[in-house]
Amino acid sequence: LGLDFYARTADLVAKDCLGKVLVFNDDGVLRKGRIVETEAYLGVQDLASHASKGQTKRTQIMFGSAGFVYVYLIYGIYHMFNIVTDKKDSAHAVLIRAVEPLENIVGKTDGPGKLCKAMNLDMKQNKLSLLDGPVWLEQGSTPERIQTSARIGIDYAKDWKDAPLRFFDARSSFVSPRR
DNA sequence: CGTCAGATTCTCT
DNA sequence: GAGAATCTGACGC
Repeated sequence: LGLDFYARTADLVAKDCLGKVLVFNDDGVLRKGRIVETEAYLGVQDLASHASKGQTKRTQIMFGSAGFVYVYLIYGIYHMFNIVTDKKDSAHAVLIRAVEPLENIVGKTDGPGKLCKAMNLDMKQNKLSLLDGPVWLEQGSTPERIQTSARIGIDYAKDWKDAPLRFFDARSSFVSPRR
């Protein structure tokens, strides 16, 4: 997909990511998964976003151009794969939370930490461009039924914790178990 | 340099 | 439903 797809606010991109195919050329091995669950993070105003604490070494990639990858490690164990969207400095991002395995997937993919492990995604992909790197999105199939909910695991986000910024295909059996 | 908490997951009970 | 695993960035001293 081209720059136009990513250069919009994260809520729009997150919704449109459903059904798209995430591809990772892992040293010659093409790993593919169809995206069935995402979350949008709306920049510095969004108390659930890392960007709300301002620009730091870790979050600086989010303040850059759309179409770049933001990966971070959480709890010392799990990697979270995000896509930077919207215009420069808006710090919008989309978290990929679950995919349906298509090719060369090892293990389960029904959670943000699990899908990174199954697709072998980690900090090496941080700050890469989806427009010319080894990771990109392809056109996929239309999601059957798009449903919205509050985001997972961000109870600390005060006024933002109930915002309906999680999107998933309600017909997919690969969405994360949490509701 | 020490502390602390985290956009999670697994393993029990 | 609770607790542990395990490490990095952010922040305070």
